[in-house]
Amino acid sequence: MHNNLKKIGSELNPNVSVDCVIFGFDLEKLTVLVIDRGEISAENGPRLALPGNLIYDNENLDQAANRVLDELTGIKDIYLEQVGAFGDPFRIHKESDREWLKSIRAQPDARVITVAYFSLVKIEDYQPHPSSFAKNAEWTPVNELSELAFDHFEILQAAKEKLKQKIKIQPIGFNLLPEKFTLSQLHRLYESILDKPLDKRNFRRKIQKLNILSNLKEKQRGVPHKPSSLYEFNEEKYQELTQMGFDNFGF
Amino acid sequence: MHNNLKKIGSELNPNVSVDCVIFGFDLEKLTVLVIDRGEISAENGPRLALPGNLIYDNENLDQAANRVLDELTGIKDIYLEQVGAFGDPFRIHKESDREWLKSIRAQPDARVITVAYFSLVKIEDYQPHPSSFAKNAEWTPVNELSELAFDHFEILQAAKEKLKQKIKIQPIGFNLLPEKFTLSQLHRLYESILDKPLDKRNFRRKIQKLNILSNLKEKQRGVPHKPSSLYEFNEEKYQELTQMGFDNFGF
DNA sequence: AGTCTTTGTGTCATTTTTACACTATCCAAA
DNA sequence: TTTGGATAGTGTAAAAATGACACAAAGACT
Repeated sequence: MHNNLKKIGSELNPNVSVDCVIFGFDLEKLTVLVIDRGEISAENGPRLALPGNLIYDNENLDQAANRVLDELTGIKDIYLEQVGAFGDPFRIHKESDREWLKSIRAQPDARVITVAYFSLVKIEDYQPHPSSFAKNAEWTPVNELSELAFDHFEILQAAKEKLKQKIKIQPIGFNLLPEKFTLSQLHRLYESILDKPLDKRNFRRKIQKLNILSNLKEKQRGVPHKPSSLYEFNEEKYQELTQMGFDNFGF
Repeated sequence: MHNNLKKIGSELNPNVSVDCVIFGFDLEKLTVLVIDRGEISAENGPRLALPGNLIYDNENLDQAANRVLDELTGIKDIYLEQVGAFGDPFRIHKESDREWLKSIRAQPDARVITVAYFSLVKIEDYQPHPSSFAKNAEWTPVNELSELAFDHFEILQAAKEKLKQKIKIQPIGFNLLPEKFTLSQLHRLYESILDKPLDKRNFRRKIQKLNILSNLKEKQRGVPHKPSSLYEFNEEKYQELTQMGFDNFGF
């Protein structure tokens, strides 16, 4: 039997961690916050990794994900959704990962299950500072990543897919845009997430018919071309829609 | 620090378990395999629970789910898909649950994370026998369940939702039907999963247009009404479809 | 005044969806 | 052998959604 059993308390649980795929949108493409583990941990294996940490025994999984997010970016109350659990028995076992593991207080030999979340952040709400707690975090375009440490690349793929499916069903994309945005920005966002071109006029028609945007009587300023009018997401109108059983945006 | 750390081995991991929502279809409604924990464990809290168990440190999550399924039903190579991870810190803590927990070798005070899976089983492939290993397992119509032990009811809801979304994207329903089935059976299956009525003629037209069914030149026998012709799912034709980027059944 | 860049808009042909009702076939019971 | 009961199987027309496609308008900059 197990005499090494942990009691419930506020200690870190050495067997379960949370990793976050934090998506942003730079108005051109979808980006992810990745952290640079530095040279020490990267003698073999990629330097870049998703932010994550072990969970405490007195918090639930959602709380743990929120905490990781808060610790890294200082933002609270962010759109967050679970992607799933990952964990092959021997995945964290390379000698070269030991230093890194110590830094997040994990035990190199432990068998760790990771619960992955994705979150949607307005990129303006977090600009990494060299002097901040997470001095080595950086927004990186999703499509420029081809590898990540541990199984984080696999997690990223799963998160992208989940986001893609989810946005067909709920208008969560607004979490990635400023409060006031243009239809073109929304258009580019959907193209980035769905990873395919969408006809401009058909996209605008479809979105407008849903009637979940408020057209602010306000225009872009300072752009070197015809200014676009600005819109706002209208939560109330969206609630009306869902209460009528609507759950398909038809993308 | 943690001196109670487990080394990787073939021991049970006291912190992570797997629960399975095993769906079946009795040709009328969607059912789930639930087990009766008996009176001992049910002094307070529902007797019925989902099958599950702790994972071993030398198996991955999918393997653990397959093992739980095999241990309960003896069936292997079944459709299986992860629903997600669940786990509030203090959820397993009632005195009355202790006996039950011991029976699956969990530690009553441990903080357990559960990874939930759902699986699809041809109901004919598993008929619970009173004498079998899982003598208290039973197919129960999904809609007749209003509570389950622990957080299993929440897990069941999540699994139903996941199944509902998934079947709009992939024709996984065939895993719930006999090899040879009628269009009416398929129709009732979709209505059960989507939990809404579907027009008969429109359903048949939609399915037939997909061209992923083979019409066997064979009819039902022994039914007290006009016999239906039998169909088979055609994997090859479905593969052709997906390779053309098809991923929306339009339900 | 002219150029550059992005916005914003309409139509038409095709496809998809929805709503809807009656005949055909088999079994069983009279 | 006739009849009743039950489910299978089928078509159409109207409405809605989709997909393809091109050009004028607005402002910034030179």
